[in-house]
Amino acid sequence: MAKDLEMDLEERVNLFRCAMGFQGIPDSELEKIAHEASVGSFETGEAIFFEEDPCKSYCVVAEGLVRVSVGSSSGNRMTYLLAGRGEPLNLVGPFTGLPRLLSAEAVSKAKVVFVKRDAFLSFAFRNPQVMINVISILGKALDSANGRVMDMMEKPVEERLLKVLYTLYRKFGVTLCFTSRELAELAGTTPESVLRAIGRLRGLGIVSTARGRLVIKQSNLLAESCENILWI
Amino acid sequence: MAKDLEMDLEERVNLFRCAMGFQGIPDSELEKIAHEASVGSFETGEAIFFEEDPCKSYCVVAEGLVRVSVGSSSGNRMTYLLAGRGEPLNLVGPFTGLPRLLSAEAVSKAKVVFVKRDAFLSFAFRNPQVMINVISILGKALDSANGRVMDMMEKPVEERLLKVLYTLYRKFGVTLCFTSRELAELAGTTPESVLRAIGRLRGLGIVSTARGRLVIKQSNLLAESCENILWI
DNA sequence: CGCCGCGTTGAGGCAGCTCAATCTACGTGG
DNA sequence: CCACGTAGATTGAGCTGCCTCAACGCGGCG
Repeated sequence: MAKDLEMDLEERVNLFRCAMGFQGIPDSELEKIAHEASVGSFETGEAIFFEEDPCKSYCVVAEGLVRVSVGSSSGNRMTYLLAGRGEPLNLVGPFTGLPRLLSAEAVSKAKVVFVKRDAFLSFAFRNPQVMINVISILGKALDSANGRVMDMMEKPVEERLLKVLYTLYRKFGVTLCFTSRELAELAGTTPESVLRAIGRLRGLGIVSTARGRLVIKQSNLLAESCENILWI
Repeated sequence: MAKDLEMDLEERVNLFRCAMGFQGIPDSELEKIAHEASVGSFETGEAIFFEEDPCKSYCVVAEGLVRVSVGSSSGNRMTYLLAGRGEPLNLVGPFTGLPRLLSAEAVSKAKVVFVKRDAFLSFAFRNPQVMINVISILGKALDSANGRVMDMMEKPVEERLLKVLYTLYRKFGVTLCFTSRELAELAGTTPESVLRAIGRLRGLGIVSTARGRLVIKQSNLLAESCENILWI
């Protein structure tokens, strides 16, 4: 990570203003916390934190895209969150200080804003609405995770992939820059199975593909096959 | 549900004192919230709340056992939580008021204590430590749910069942009163597959079974095969 | 230019789901 | 007290989705 000195106070306040979980907090408080924040720059593929790291800071993405994932002992990974501007990387850690089974890495060149744990905690105690917001976000994440377990049980790979594609479409638009491995880590399957399913979708004219890129041609067909979307 | 008038204030305070998420709250505050609480009695199998119900109250189990589960459109169910005395049924709902995809029913004769949402909310704002505790619990639940997704991906049924049995053993002791269907809803599989796996474990002398009951004979063998337990 | 990672497709194998038959424990009502 | 119905336990047989391994082409990057 490189220290980034370019982002001034004004920009940091702007970031916090639109940050997920900071709705309803007065500007004066946002300025206080922006004062305490520092900024880091990360290259594509660079790690932001590892599993088992004790949590020392609250982190929000300011620029770029960051993948937060759960790893297993056998080397498998599952993508838990794709965080863009304004999205926090770790909502629980700052409150407990304990490590989680999560790791984060930059998917593209990214800037991340850090607030030290004790500064964040006293900010949260001054503004309890933040904690309500965090609880509400965790609730959605929990529902999404439970939904994924259900889907693993009863939905075939192709349906899970459709849900992933629809979710990504809602977040990023029609052009999705992900490899089959990345999609597999989102859908809970293998890259080969993803490729086969995408092959069928391509045959039906629903998507078109190029190396490392996928374009949604008929988003309405995706929407029909998904009752609910993921929280990614 | 039958109104239960037997539980006096003193008992309710005792319940809150040992309730999960209420650590570190002064007795004076516990008494205030105990004042606002009401109690309901439920028969085995009776529903406590349904999916899609908007959340109107915070609920803690006082007696018996309550199953909280996620349902799917195709009729499948997954058990999310088995709540005993002192365990809350819905941590997010009281804060958001929104329905979740969860339903709760009594597994055995049960008593549940309810605190109306606005009373609980003002209690939480007076005692922010409660919100910290809730966030910490949600973090564990989220890690457990993510772990379950990973397990569905890479662990065979038998290993998932071992983890379920070990978790239940840690919570309830060596004698477990669950049917194969209930175990299947915990392990994310079918009753038949559970029975086949249990048959193997019985052959190895690890468990013994009777109708609706299972006894752990060699808990040490269970422990060895599980690196982490579930949050149920 | 050579290497590496990705995309693509084929073949093979197996875990576990589904369906089905049977047996047993238990509760209920006559 | 017994007949009966229901729900769980048990086991077998069959099928299939998808994971695994493998081969090959291609594009990008050092």
